[in-house]
Amino acid sequence: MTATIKDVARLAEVSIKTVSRVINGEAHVTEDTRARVLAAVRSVGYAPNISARRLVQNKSYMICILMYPGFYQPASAILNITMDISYEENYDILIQPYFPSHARSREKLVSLIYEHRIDGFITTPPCDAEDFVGDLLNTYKVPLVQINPFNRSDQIPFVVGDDQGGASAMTEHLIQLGHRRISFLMGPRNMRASYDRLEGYQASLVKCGIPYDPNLVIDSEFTFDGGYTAARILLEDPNRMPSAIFAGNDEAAYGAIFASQEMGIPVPERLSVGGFDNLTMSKYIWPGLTTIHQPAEELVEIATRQLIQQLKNHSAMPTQILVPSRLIVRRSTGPNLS
Amino acid sequence: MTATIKDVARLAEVSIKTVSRVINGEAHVTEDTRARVLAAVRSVGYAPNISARRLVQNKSYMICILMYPGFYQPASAILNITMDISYEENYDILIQPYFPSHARSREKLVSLIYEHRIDGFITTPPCDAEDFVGDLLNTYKVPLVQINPFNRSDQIPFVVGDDQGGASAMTEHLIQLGHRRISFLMGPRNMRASYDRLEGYQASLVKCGIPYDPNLVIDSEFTFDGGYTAARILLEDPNRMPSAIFAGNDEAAYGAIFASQEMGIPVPERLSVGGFDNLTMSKYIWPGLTTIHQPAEELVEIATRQLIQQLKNHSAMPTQILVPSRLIVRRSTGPNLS
DNA sequence: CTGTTAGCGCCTTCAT
DNA sequence: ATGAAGGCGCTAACAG
Repeated sequence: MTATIKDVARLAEVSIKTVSRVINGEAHVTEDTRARVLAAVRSVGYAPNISARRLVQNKSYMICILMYPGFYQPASAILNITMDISYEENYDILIQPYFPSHARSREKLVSLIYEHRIDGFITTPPCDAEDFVGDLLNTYKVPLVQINPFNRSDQIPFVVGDDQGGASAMTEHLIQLGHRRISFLMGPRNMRASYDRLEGYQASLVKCGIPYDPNLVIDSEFTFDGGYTAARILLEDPNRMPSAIFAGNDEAAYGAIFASQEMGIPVPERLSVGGFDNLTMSKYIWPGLTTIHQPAEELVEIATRQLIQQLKNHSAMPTQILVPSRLIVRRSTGPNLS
Repeated sequence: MTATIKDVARLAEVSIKTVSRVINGEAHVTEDTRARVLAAVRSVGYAPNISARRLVQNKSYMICILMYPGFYQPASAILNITMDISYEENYDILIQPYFPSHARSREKLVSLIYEHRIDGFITTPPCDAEDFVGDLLNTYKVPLVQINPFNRSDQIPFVVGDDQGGASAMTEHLIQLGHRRISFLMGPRNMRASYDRLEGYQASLVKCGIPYDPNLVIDSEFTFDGGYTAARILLEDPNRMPSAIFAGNDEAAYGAIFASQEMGIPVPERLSVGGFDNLTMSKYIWPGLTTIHQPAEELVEIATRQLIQQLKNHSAMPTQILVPSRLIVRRSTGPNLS
């Protein structure tokens, strides 16, 4: 059997309360007894039983990140960050897949909340797109931090990337390379990033005096298949043929590049392709994807630390944080030679 | 305040034990009282407090998968599987990044065990390569299921893919395409797959009567950079120039393809490249990677269900499961035209 | 078939 | 500065 607080108390010849005080770093313990207790702790290999602590404090010391598994997520980078945080803060971090409107996802979420398994949540798009999550957490007064939420609220802390600024930077990069017929692949309607990136694209066109051509904007998804299909549609139609494609995100860009290669259209010689997100693969895929660095790990890290702060300090005000993005130029974009 | 078992008992006019029985699906309750209890449960929105259950049963209902974050893991597919299992079995699944020999990783693992946070573990390579994990779990009698362990043991249940068979299949595929100078990129020394795949490669050469040329086998890593560097070394040296590269895994294959493209050597016209693992990206990367399907999700699923079985039924014998692999032909391999 | 009692390991409150 | 008693919500063991 593993040692309990009683064993330590007996060995150190103090009461269990004193041991508790030492373990939790409370005041009112002489250096002498503290040392004796710590020695006893080491000697029996004591560690507090988390379940007992959880029960008596009515906390789980566990937080949950809801993540949509449909994307080719930078999950391993996120895991790295969460490991560090969970180590430092002594919270366990559960990464929970969540599909909006999916019955099983909802039931799982409900059970996590009902059974007091989770102290606080972080949502990532598009998990916040349905009101279900927010309403549920609000009803049960479970703290929430949103990453790139669809709707921003004063009441809920959030961490967001600069989608509009990033999209502008990409569009201007392409314009500077001499491109005029720049296609934009619109993302899904349940993610704010889709709209913000479109706005950044449009704003840059206006700024540079290039007329907006709705034929060049095409509805797509933030997936390989979405980008592939959209690119084929554009590239097969002589009337729509662009000299550059700004895909809504990196995954769609991979699809666009694949389609282009498949059709014998070399990238970047005859078609420039830009992405958004700077996923790990983007520097590995030939010829290297020009993209906007929008570090998911960083957003997750900030949100997680923010949430833990809030859990520790109930009075914390909702914080709203904007993380800047930046252009990463690789070889998938080049001068317009047409 | 949320409802407790007492509230339900009061409302249903039974004892708390009866409520407990109903909740846990035990026998010896009349249909009548069961219905009354269930009605009360619904009426007050009761769900058992997990922490209390954990404390009294001295179980955490949580299992942990140790995963090395250095690879470009198919993490999202794994998350999908674990969601389903955790939903069905009512276990939470914690995916914990783990670097062998890394102090922080070890401390985190120790604290998970000491504090009774985890009922059982699953290891993935190369987390099992150091004895630390196995020894620790053995000392504390924490159940373990290994995925592709470095050393297989009768005492420890494991789930493994068919590395040798897969490597043979790939090698024979290349030989059938007319390749004779087939280079093999060896994986890291702390993973058994590296050796097994090498053996499969060698066995097929022997079988087809092709002499083994040590110059064509090169030490590498299971990473993009490893494959990139190895490919450059091979392709820059006229004496070593192969007509096909069998990379140790898909990530290394991505690197080899990138290097080849960079040097103006078209794939598959002048160089065939084969991988191993069939990661999601492998069908998205141009020209589509020929590889061995070795479904990580499936291994994880089997191992996880196995572990939960073991936790539920202490007498379960260690199980040893071999999952077959199969060749996936895409466009990165083609006939030897040299 | 149902209920009573005890206790899991810890923290909180209130004494001392 | 330290300790004693009580209870968090639940289940196990035993009665009835």
